[in-house]
Amino acid sequence: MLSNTAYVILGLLQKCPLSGYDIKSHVDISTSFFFSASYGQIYPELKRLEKKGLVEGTELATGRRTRTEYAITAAGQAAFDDWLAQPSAGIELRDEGLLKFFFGGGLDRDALLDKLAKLRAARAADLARVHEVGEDLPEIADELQREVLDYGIGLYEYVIGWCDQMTKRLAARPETDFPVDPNPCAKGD
Amino acid sequence: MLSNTAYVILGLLQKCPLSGYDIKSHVDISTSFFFSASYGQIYPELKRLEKKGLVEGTELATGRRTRTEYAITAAGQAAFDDWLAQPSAGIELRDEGLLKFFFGGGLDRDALLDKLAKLRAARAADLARVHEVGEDLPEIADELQREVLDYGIGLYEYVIGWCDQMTKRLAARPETDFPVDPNPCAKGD
DNA sequence: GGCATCATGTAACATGTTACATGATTTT
DNA sequence: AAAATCATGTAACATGTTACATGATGCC
Repeated sequence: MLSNTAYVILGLLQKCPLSGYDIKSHVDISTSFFFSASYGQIYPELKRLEKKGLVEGTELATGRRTRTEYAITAAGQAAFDDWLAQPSAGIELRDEGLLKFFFGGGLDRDALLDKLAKLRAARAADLARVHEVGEDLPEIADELQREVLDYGIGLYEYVIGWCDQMTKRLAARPETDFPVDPNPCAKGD
Repeated sequence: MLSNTAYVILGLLQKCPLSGYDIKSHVDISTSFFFSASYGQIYPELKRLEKKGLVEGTELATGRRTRTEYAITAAGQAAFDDWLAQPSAGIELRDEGLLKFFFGGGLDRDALLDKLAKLRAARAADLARVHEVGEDLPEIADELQREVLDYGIGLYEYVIGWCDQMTKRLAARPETDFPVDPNPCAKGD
């Protein structure tokens, strides 16, 4: 019944109470490579969860500033445990860079090499970010979470390796030798 | 200005005119692992693109049934080429199975092993689908598209390998030996 | 004083899924 | 004759992003 965002929130609150702001920070650093969320989702979702009795907010005043910390309730924990036991949906991947490469048949070799270089650089930046998370923030990760982080590292390394391989293959061929399908609209034989 | 869905449509139409139904089939088999689209997006988007003069629809009558084939226009090709030259957005990944694993700290070893087995099976099914596309439909793929398919194959193989590794590691340990963070809410040291 | 960060939220917009409705044609 | 596939579409809903608004606190 709840959105995935709701379950991520509940999942994070299992460890300790957090504010909406905290949740966003945690999502950005620890789950961002396989799940992201924006303030526009988090704050309204916290209100909804509170209305349903799955979390409980406490207003804390630090001087004049208010900070609302949400804690998971027993009902919330039960809802989370139930979700955890359900089968998972498939993965969803959206990769605009790969899409452009996929449709890049009309580009010349140099343009393709340029695309590959940018793709590689973007993934290398992603990889660096995951590494940073793993090194600078050991406290956020329990053992499983660290394994998931390693999954992310391996994933990006694979993608970067693919980019390098493709670059080599493309660079090795003569500049204008590019295949154009002679009869793209033929149906079958 | 256009949505990614619009560009995917234009990209597919570069080769030859297609109906909305055809476009959905093509997306399902050739780009589904890094970009998907539903009828609910495709049909309205075709109408919008036609209104903008980027595609042109022709009604064909096969007996009593009508089929509208859309062809890309010069303006459409220009818009597509322009998009191709722009820098790409980052990748977006959503993986519910991984999310559950990430938050699975409270589960016992057997439950985790079960999650892993299901995760692996799902990815193996995905991999099989990509293989099928590559073998059964050689005509859809130009050279670059085949490379992208290989990227997908490698990606799923990596994920499956990770599942196997995790499974071995988990299976090797005594059943109840699981770390519970003694003081999860501590800030810093 | 100025900048970064902490902190909370909303409204408009964009995107995308699902279920439903309808019916023809082709294959088994 | 039944089942699969071809074919088109919409409406309701769910999800998610972006830009904006507001202001406190802590650090250099």
